[in-house]
Amino acid sequence: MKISDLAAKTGTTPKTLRFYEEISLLSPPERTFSGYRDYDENAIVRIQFVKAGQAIGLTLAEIRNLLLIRDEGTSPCDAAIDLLDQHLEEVSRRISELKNLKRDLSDLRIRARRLNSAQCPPGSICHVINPAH
Amino acid sequence: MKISDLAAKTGTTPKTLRFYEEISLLSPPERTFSGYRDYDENAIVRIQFVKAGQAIGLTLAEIRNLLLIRDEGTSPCDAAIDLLDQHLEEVSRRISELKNLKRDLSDLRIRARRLNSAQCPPGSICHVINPAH
DNA sequence: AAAGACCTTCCAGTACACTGGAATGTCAAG
DNA sequence: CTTGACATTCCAGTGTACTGGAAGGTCTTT
Repeated sequence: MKISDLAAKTGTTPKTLRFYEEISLLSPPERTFSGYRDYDENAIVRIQFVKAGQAIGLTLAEIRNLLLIRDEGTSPCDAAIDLLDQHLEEVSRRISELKNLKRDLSDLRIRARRLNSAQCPPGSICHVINPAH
Repeated sequence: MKISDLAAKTGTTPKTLRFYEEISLLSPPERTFSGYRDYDENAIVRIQFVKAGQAIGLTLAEIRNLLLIRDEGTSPCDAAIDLLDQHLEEVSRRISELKNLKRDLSDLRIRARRLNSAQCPPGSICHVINPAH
């Protein structure tokens, strides 16, 4: 299978596949006599795994670690569970940060309705955003 | 006021202040005879404004635009309100994305409890993350 | 044999907000 | 007069996941 066939089958691009190889997400495939990459079916599973990992917010580095464990012959499931827990915590924290931010933005937006922008003193630069002044 | 005095008064660093000047967030200050930057009180307000903007999730580019409007003599409040609205929408969207992600992560985590990692088939790389296989 | 669609490598850039470090100059205190 | 803490400029790197483009080689079809 040539690189653009693999790309088509997995919904990615040749550029991305070469990049994945460069960062050791994909092992270097066989080459044809003329030097073209020649992939087997394994590569498809591997890329689908990469995509599954990305879909749940894993970084390529984290995915690479899991693949490395698998390549060493062990199941990466325990490591994957740790990642799941880490990311759950991280995502929860991020959600509450964003909720706080949303509250702040809403408060400013509500205040802004009561302010007249023509009366904004230059010394505060913008009384909508810099309400302390 | 020398650069590290301003940095101390605003909770930032000389490096950052030079960087802000470079990207036109701060106008180039006076210089002493020996070439040192010499800031006035205005700079403090400006940096506080930058920090207020960052605190509500504005990018430095957005903040620069507001400062530019103020420097042209008009109040940037109307532009600020637009930004507030944009960011509110963006943050809301992001929160619901993250909630979906959190649900997916939780689902995988729950499934993982029922799976035996010793029984993970190499062909799926990791059945915790790649449940389709 | 020539066109066009592939393939290869390598270098560089994207966005974001800094941060580190080298080489050099200046200023106040002891 | 030397030490140490500042200051200056300039270049380069951080992390993330690609993407663009140049210069060249290969394969298939006409």
